[in-house]
Amino acid sequence: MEHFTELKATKIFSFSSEFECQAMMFCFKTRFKTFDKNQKIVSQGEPMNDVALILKGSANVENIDSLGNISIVMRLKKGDVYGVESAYARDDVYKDSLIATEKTLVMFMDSHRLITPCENRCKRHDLVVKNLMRMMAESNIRLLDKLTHMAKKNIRDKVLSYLYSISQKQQSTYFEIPFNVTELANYLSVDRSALSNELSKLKKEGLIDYEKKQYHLIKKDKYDE
Amino acid sequence: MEHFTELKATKIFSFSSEFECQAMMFCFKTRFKTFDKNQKIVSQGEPMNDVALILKGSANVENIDSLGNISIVMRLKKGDVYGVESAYARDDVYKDSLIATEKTLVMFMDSHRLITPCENRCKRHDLVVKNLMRMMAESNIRLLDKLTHMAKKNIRDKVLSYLYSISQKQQSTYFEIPFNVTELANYLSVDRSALSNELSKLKKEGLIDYEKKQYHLIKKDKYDE
DNA sequence: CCGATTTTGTTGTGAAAACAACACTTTTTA
DNA sequence: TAAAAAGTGTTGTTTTCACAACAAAATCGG
Repeated sequence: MEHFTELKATKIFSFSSEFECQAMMFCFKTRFKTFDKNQKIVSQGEPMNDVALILKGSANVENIDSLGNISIVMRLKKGDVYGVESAYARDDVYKDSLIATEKTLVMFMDSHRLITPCENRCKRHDLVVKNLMRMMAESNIRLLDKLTHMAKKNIRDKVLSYLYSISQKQQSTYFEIPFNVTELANYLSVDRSALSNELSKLKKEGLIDYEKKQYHLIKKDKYDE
Repeated sequence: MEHFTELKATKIFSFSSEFECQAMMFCFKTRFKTFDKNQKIVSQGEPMNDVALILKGSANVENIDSLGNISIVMRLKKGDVYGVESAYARDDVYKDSLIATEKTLVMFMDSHRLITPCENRCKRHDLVVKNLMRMMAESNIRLLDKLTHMAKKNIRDKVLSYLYSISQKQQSTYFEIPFNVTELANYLSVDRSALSNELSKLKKEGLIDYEKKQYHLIKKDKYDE
């Protein structure tokens, strides 16, 4: 079966045998597609019919407002899904664009089929729903986390709060972040040059060290617990 | 049965008969409690054992960071729940405090019982899970919505984005918001006096009108679609 | 109903961030 | 592998915001 290895590696389908996967793929009317870096996987404002599951690579969830400001909502990695909450809320269009940040393999699933109790009763559909639930819970937590960074009143606290949370997640003061400086600025909704400036200062002051996407939190200061 | 009317009015239990409710209440080890205005319903950092369901009244989800800054994460109304995503993520402590904003009746449900498939197989447990799922999807969307407001680079755009989204939701340019100015400032993470000032300007310029919590969007300008 | 507390609008000041411009470096790609 | 494109660090200028202070208005609680 096509891409079974990747599918098996995701949280959603981890439990499934190849046979079960095949049944569900039929049930969810899945399609596969590979995208190059910077290609649009889904487009903000277009009719929403599918939920996207990242099988290989990664992608940014990006939102552009009416003034053209780009905001990176979050970064999706292998195994993450986009569009589940919209499917449940019965949105008719995509609220964001999904942009591949490298060569990325995506599986699309019919959103209606996914959230509707299966008449065929493909055996593990319930379990899929349960896994989706856990993923939605995690997404919720990620968003709450992001909100705590964005709630800080200056760039320094925003970025330190962000770095601190990554450090905690990775259980180390040495860690890699998924963004370059420009992207991080969009993620935190601050000016790129101002962020670059602040990072320089933090480095000069010996609070952090970094090189490309590799960071080291030296003094955690007030963010200690 | 105690509080059946209120329970029946919530999304989670809307389908249930009094008998079924009673069975589930046993299953979820529910407890009821009434809180006065400004009383803490759950406390940030304390052990998390229960999911809270608002049956009457309303409450703020508030987060205090290590520097003492208060941030209002969201406002919960009748029928809303707090803690589902934490329950699924198996958090051991509450990440926020829940503060009653008026006299509020809360039902607590054992979080472990809630997310664990029921051995007793109380008939509608699956349906409850499905409803929780929809609520989590909605919560997700609310958070995404809030992020778009917070992503704006100045107060004016933040508050206009917020007001515009409420207006859309209520399908009218006349609407009521759940926050007073001080609370709205905490919700949007901006200085209260700066927000008050900006609102005054917007009123002077004829873009909006307001009185207490009643607002009127006059010109939607660039936020039009 | 009245005194106490909280909320609000306003103003001024200093700090911080957005914006713009530019040279330099890194990465992409043809 | 060289040219083009994208990302980065730095600086100066302008705008915006946080902060502090205070009087007035509204709300609360006994």
